[in-house]
Amino acid sequence: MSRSAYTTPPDSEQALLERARAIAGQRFAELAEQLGEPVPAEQRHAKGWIGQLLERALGASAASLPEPDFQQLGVELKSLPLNANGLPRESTYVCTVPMNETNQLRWERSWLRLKLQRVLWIPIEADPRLPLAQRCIGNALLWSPSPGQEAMLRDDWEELMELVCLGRWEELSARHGRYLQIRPKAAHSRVLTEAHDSEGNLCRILPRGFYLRTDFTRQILEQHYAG
DNA sequence: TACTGATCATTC
DNA sequence: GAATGATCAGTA
Repeated sequence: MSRSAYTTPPDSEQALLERARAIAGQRFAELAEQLGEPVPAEQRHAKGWIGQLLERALGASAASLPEPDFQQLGVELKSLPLNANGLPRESTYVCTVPMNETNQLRWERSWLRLKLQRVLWIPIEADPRLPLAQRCIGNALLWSPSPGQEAMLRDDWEELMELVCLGRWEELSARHGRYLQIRPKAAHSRVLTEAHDSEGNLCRILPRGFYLRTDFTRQILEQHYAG
């Protein structure tokens, strides 16, 4: 069955899962052709290509907005690149680290928690030895954090946000956090955003983002495909 | 070889 | 410039 991109978002989780099931097992050459797009020769110059292709293929609505990808459903779409052993190959970007947001002080209202309330994970074959066009799309899984997973994320988030709120930028590195980490999130290392330092003075620092470590996303896969 | 810090494309 | 989508690549 061949078709083009959806122009309307799915109206239920069930409909979204059916769309995801329809592209599972396809290679990128096939999906890209259906959507009338060339497959980039080099992923180095097309880092977000897979995510954006999947958004179009499934009818996501909020590209490049600070909203869930499927606004009506409150579902976030995440591709999950897997190495040759079927394990996550990269950490997963979640959202930016708030620099001046006073409504971000509590876990319950945090962007991170909101983003991860409901996620459609799409595993992607990402063995670097395979050309991009030949890599396969996996079976999607719709996930919400278990109480245990939410507690793990909350512990890390609170530890990290303490450093953020105290303006201790020099101490903050990707080494903090068991499952969640903070890393640069910018076009390049000269990009600066406004923040406050540990003495409360305005300063300019590299923008940061929250990332899920592969240990965490591996657990999601194990939990789902165990049974 | 895994991990951290740096980087790339696109849209608004 | 800042948000989205991420992966690259040097080095520990």
